[in-house]
Amino acid sequence: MPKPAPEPEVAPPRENAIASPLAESPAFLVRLAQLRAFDEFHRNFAELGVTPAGFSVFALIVANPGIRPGAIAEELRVKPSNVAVLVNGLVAAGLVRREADQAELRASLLHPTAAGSRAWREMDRTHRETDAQFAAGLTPAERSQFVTLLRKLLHR
Amino acid sequence: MPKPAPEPEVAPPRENAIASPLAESPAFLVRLAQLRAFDEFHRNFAELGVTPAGFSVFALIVANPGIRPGAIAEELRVKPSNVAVLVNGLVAAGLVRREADQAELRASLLHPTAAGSRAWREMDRTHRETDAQFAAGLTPAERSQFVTLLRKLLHR
DNA sequence: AGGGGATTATTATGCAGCTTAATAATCACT
DNA sequence: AGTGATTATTAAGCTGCATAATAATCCCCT
Repeated sequence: MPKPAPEPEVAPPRENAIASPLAESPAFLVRLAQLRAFDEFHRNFAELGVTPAGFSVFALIVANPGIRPGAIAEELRVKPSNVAVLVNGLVAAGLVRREADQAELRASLLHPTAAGSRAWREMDRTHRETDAQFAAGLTPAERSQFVTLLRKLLHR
Repeated sequence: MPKPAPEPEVAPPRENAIASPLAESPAFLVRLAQLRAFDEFHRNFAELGVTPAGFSVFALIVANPGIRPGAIAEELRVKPSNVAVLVNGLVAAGLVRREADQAELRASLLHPTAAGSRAWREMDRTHRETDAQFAAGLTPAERSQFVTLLRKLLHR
């Protein structure tokens, strides 16, 4: 029996392995990563009946009671019209209430309800778990580095 | 008058800045990054009439002439049914042709047409530009680090 | 005052991308 | 030959998102 075929040094597609021309593309890899993130999210939040977008809106309201829809839209890079329907969902679920702003009658101020604050604790815990699963392949140091790079990339 | 309220040590939002409870969440940041990636993509590829998904399928076909739809679906984490319609688009655009596999009559082998190979050069160039814009906030070293971390994270 | 244009929010409508289910053809195995 | 699994495509439906339309309020300027 001849000695086993030596593995090539670089880009070593096996017999019938396929070349991945996008494997070095940051944008493409980010897309793949996000698919996985949503997978993890749905697996963990299936019970809680919240979508990723709804969760992020809720998180902002809990962290900033009295925040206005426009601010949420800006922060999350979604359109104000979307925020409205997401808030509708949270209100229907009894997690959030709209309050009138006396000094700005156009605006509505968003607050978590008591039930919302209670539900948040569970969601926050679940979210931390989800993040941990998502970044499970990275050491803590790498994870922190990863976050730093993402933030730098995002801030223009 | 008592001494002024001390600013909290961490998460020091300015007067009316809003707290971003998700700013440390890898999954959330990845989502934001992907939104920006699609933005860049659409800005650059608007002329070429290709979607991100269509582009990634085309890239795989060019790099692996004769590849089968099922392999593409697996590689890109999309459903086979999606691959079929994306390939339909590429065929309609004259970039790709389907060929019968003699040894496996169920399968179809995908090849770029001559026009497809020509068009690819332009697309590849544009894609490199897009990636560069996307990662413009990072130094080359950081960018390479970023890609490494993404790949590690994705390979479980 | 009060009228015109800008701001804020919500609702309504439409569409692209994706999923699941249904259909068709072929293969592998007994 | 026949049955169940594989491969691909088509069809139908849903979700999330964007744009446009509507409504109410605010700002400012004459």
